[in-house]
Amino acid sequence: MAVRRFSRRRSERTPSLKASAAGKRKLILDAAVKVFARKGYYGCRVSDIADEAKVAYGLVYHYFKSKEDVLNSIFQERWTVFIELLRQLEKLEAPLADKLTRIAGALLDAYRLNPEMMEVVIMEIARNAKFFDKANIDLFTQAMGVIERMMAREAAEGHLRRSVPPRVAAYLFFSSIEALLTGFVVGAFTARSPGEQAHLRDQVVEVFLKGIQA
Amino acid sequence: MAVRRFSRRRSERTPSLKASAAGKRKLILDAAVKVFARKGYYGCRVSDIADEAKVAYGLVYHYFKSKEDVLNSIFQERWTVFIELLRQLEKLEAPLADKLTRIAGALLDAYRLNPEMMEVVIMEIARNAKFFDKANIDLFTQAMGVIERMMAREAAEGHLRRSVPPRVAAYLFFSSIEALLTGFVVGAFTARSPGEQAHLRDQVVEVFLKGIQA
Amino acid sequence: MAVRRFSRRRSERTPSLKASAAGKRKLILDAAVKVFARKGYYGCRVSDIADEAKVAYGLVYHYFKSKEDVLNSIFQERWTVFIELLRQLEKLEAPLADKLTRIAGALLDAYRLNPEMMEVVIMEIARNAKFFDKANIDLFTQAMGVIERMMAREAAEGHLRRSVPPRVAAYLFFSSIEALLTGFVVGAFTARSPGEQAHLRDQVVEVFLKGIQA
Amino acid sequence: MAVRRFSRRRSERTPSLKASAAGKRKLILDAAVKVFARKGYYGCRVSDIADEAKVAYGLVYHYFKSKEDVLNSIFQERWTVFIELLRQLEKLEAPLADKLTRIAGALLDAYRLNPEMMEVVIMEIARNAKFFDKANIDLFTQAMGVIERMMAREAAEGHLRRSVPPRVAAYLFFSSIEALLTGFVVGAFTARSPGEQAHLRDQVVEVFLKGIQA
DNA sequence: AATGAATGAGGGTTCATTCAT
DNA sequence: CATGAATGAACCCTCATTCAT
Repeated sequence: MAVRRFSRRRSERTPSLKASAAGKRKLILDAAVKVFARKGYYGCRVSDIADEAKVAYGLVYHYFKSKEDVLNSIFQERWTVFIELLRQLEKLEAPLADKLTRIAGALLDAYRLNPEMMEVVIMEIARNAKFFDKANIDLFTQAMGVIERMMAREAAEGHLRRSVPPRVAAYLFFSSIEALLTGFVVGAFTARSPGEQAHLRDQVVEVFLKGIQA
Repeated sequence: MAVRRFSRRRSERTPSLKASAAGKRKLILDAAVKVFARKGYYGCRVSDIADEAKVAYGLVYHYFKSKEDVLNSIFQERWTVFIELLRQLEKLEAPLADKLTRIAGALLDAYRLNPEMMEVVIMEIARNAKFFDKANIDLFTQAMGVIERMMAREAAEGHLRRSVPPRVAAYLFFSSIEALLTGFVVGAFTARSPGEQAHLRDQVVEVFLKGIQA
Repeated sequence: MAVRRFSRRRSERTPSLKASAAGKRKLILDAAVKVFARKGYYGCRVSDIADEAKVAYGLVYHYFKSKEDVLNSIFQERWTVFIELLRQLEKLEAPLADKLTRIAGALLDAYRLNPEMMEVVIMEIARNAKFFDKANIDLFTQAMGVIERMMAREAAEGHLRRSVPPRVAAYLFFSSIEALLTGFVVGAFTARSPGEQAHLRDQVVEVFLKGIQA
Repeated sequence: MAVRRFSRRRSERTPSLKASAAGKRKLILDAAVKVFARKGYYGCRVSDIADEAKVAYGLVYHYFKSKEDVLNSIFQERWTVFIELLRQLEKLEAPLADKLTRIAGALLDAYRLNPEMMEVVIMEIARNAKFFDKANIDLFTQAMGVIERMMAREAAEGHLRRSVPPRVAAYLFFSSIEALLTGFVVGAFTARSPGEQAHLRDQVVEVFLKGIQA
């Protein structure tokens, strides 16, 4: 119904269910994610994004300042969501194990649902950081900061080995999950079913926790 | 033929007094490392490399087929050295802890001596794997394979928790070290003195081992 | 038909209370004058004009066929007015000195009231003549023609030196005034008060007349 | 002979007498003059310049920073030459009439030899001044300054009417010549033979001098 | 009449690579 | 070996214009 209201005033150019109006922006972002994942940021042309989104070339520049702005927008919107999740988990009264399991689960779920997105958003930022907008590094640092506070709290309760600073713990945890994603990407291991994936998730969290616990 | 051409690269083309032949090639590679690290592979021009090496940019094309060939040469030479190290450690009769400590130590030393090199060589490969020469991925996979065999051997001796497959363990270990490097790069932590660095190295190895041990 | 369409531009399309119809058109033209003067014809975008006029840029295309049409409209409306003035002066029974003084005065007055307009309308035409609509050159030529006839009449009465053809005289006179405007634009001289301006005007006319008189 | 020395080392791509090495820069500038005059600065593409010069597209960017830089280079090199001429005339012990005749003659000669050049260099600067590099306005102002000093000297000797400030006189003189050029360009008058041209030159100088003399 | 989203050709610029010397 | 002039394809971005509402 909603669709009809939007799409039927006059004839549609293509009868596909294209999002109208403001939806175009999202259409472009989604297309960009696919294209960046497929060919890399530098390996694709802006026209690839437009083609994938089935919009005119120029429209990309209607919504974004530049190709880089498209990438930054993806980064920032995704990381903002992720940081929001972290902040909610931080508030929770629950064992660290549960929180970390949920963080890992969220990232792996996201990967299962949209692997390209995660390749672009997780695997590029930590490393290309230096070459991108400072805002991106800030978001990464913020996220690590929240995880660090979770670790610090656990440490304060005496559950962490004293030799492991919370910040190091945070980086190690995040990199563990990255390791899984890297493994998926290079085909070192797979997890087709949600069950397998949950298993892998639990392994990683367990290894990490055993590693840092007092 | 191909082999011959390859071996020429390493030996001198002319046994003249000058170190210029092989010397210039190394000059260019070293310059490339710096420039790639500073501006990224895509962010720099071939002439930037030549400028840094203080040679004419036409010369880059005497020693390398293309800009990408420069990058691949760096990757391959470094990873070949690293894999050689891994293979020697693999043969050693020593506790896993020692071996891993030496691996981590070697990588962190290399980072201290030439941070740009490691940023380029370690941090680019996992991520950009997909877009690079298959040969690079092979090297990465080989290296992981050696570490995996170390883990498998330890598992065979019953020292590893059964829930952690050797391959996952290998990736987790490598990613731990990467986490440190990432931390250095984004400035989350520093280790100016060799002492601090050794400390960090031991923490990471300890956390990892505690995490995976039975 | 064409005539009708043209005349509509001047009269109101709808005789409603609003001055919006014709008003908006003038709004856009005035804005265009400012913007052309500020950034040049090629240096501005249609949206700059619309922004200056505070209308949506689609509206520019209601009133004008194209960006060039906006420029041509300005040219033509202004030059038509100027030619009209020249024709009225031509009919007058008065000494050439008076006529030229009034021409120069009119142009300098116009400059004082709307310098941007004159920069666009006077200073662009001679130069860019070649690249513009032929209609614009025709107007320029017409205007020069009227002045030339004034000169010819004076010559016929024996007041002009014989060595100076009326057409050359016309061009020299017009260029004298242009010289003043150029001087204003580059800041070589100023004439803030109407008095100073009238003085400058008289100097120029005097120099010109002394130059051509028999 | 000189040609042979340069052009015959290996086979030429085209057997035309193309200037080699540093001559390419001049080749491009000369082509740019033609193209700018023919289609206007904004009306031509950089590739038009390259085509006209019969060089590869990219070579333009080997010698010039940008399209605008090409234009500025033309302006500056020509105006520098013109200013040099003015400075030499300034030093001369000769009646003003002679000096002005030589200035006008030089400009008209230049126009006859290379009309496109003069259209670009003389007719664009005075007006587009505002939109171009400040350096261009400076050159224009410098040139006017030299002429102004010539006028001032004449005034000091009591030969100029007191009502005409030297600076105004300088602008009027320059604009007189511009008027001739404009007339040529719009086809209002022609001067095919050097004789006709000299005649026109003398008329203009005479009119100007009679106009300003005491 | 008025809006501004959508279109897409056009063109400036970059830069990897080749080549003549 | 070494140089850097020369080449030209590739690609980002701009912006005049159209169109649906």
